[in-house]
Amino acid sequence: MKPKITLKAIAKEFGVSISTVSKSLKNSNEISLEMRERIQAFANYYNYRPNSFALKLRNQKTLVLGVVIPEITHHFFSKVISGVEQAANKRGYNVMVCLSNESYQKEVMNLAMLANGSVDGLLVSIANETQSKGDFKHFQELIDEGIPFVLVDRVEDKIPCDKVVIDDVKGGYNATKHLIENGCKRIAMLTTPDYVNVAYQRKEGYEKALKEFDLPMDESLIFRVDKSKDIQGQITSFVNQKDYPDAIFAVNEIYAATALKAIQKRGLNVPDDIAVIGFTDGLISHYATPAITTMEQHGFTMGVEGANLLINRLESEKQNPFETKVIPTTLTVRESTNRNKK
Amino acid sequence: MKPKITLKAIAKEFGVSISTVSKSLKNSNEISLEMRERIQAFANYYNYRPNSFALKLRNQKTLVLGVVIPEITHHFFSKVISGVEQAANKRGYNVMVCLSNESYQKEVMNLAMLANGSVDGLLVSIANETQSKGDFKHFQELIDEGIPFVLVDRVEDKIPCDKVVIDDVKGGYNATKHLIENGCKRIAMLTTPDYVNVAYQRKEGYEKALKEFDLPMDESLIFRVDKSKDIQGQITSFVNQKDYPDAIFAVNEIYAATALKAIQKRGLNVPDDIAVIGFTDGLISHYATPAITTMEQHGFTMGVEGANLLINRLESEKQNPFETKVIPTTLTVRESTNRNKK
DNA sequence: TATTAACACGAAAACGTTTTCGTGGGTTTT
DNA sequence: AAAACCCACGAAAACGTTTTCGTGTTAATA
Repeated sequence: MKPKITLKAIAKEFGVSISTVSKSLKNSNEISLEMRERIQAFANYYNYRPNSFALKLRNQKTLVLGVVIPEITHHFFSKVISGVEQAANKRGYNVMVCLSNESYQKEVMNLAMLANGSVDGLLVSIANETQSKGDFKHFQELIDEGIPFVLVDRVEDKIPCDKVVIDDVKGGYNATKHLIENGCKRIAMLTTPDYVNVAYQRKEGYEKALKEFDLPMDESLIFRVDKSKDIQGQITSFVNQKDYPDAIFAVNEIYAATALKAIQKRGLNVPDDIAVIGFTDGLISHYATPAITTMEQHGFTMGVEGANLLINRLESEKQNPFETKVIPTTLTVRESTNRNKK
Repeated sequence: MKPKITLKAIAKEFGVSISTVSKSLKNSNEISLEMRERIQAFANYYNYRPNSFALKLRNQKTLVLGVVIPEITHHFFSKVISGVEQAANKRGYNVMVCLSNESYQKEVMNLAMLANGSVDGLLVSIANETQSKGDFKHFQELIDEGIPFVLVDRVEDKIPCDKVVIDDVKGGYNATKHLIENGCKRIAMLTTPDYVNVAYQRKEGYEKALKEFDLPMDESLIFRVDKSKDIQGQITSFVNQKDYPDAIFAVNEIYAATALKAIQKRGLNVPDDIAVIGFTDGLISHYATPAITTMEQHGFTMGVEGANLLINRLESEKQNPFETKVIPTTLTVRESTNRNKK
């Protein structure tokens, strides 16, 4: 095992000073060509790499981006990371990932940890628990310490920073409109509690579409899933109600797929009895039978845009005003809404 | 914005030396109680946190684990990361994620990058391209530099290090056996080229089961998907062959789900005409219709075990012999193999 | 020949810690 | 009153870089 070699060691080897070695390796013409070549050859042979912490300490830059997301096993978030990683690499940065597991506590700890100089800036998607608590002082700390960050997808209006969001209102509107245009009249919505702001906004879009097409707004058709309880059970009993809807707009892929299964179990047909549409960036919808129509979220793009927003800020000397990038959702029509139109 | 405060700044404020401040903050009784309390209060007020790079430079430890995986958007790998992250956090480590995107080049660069002192050790799952090239000298570099690492799932026998694998032979055997016990006689295997060693081993298990139950081994029933071409097309034409098999054992979830769709499109019934079983740690199988029976891979557990193996080595002064942890697969029976037995 | 310029290199500071080893003044022991 | 000891703190080295600013030697110029 070759021990890690340092400038000091090389200097000793050649009987020169550390400065000379450093300059030689940077090919500075302050050093004679001969010496440069000898030192470079030696360094190369011993596979010299500057110690990254010494560099970071000196440069006061880490070239690392921190990412704090609720859960990596959600396909959407893994897409986001993937995008962040690609964009970051392209610009010479690396990525450090921390998971909050939707916990306020862990989010606070992660931010504090990463803010201690470990990263130059971070990308955060807020945990559910944090949103429901409405407590964002850990972000204020970041601001106080002057660490730039970008909120991605799960954002909060009150926090002044760059943001990347999808147009959830429009997405909800388009999803609902698509169902209406396929002949649905009693459209149910399968959602999460309102404090999750993306869900709230999708509902706004839903309501907007209903209004536009003169359909009544029926609160009993809105079902809010309680994540802490048996999700499948709740959705099943919602689907099994006597006076069932003719369409279900689910706020995520799991709810859509779960509803689909419940509908089939009841013996009803999708899409003819009940059409189903989901909101997602995942694969389940594609492989379900029938395949589920979705509003695509483009997590990868969000990651890319977020990373670029962050790096731009890091590398700009000016204090630019905060931006909010809106990534459009796109409709992918599959079998679950493909009714025989009359 | 509070500027970041350092020991030096505090020292200046109190007119004492840096040493005194450092010791006060560590509550060393070398310093008078009064001074300690004053300094601690001040540091606390200004939210002092030691610069992590100064610490890392001094301690020659980063408390960071590097993870290099082929793709984060595969549910299995995101589970692995999730496990690594949990175990690492529990023991005071953080996680840095890099993606190889199955590319040899990127894997080499990631390893080199992380090895430059950025991390204490790493967990790697080898890229497909690397496996097919059979070129592992970048791992030798890690060994030469004395950086501990653990191979997870996609391992290579020739590399001496700790490993976490599933028993793919046994998994393949059990999957096949399950099909046989459900009355299947002509069992096809949907796999990847043999250089992916997990696939190779699953095939070994498959063959072992066939032999044990006196079923003939028919090479024409083994279809190797070429990832670089149209996957769906290849699988569809395999399924559409005239003399179709009565079961398909797919080496991953996507192939299983794709086969399922192709079978249904052909108008055949799953499981009665063709039973389907997959190898996975994903959700697609659960939400497919019919739900697909799988051999579960337990990525989370693999991540946890990998991280612990690595940290144990990092924190042990002895040079322990390398370990290989084998994580058992478990069979989850769903509808796709649930035939009416005779 | 005296001045200047070019060359090739070294010393030292700086980044922010921790820790070992002083050291000066006061207090206790003989 | 001399010797020993404590207390409370400081100086400095060490981790590994980069970079600015010398400085001594040689070569070119006036």
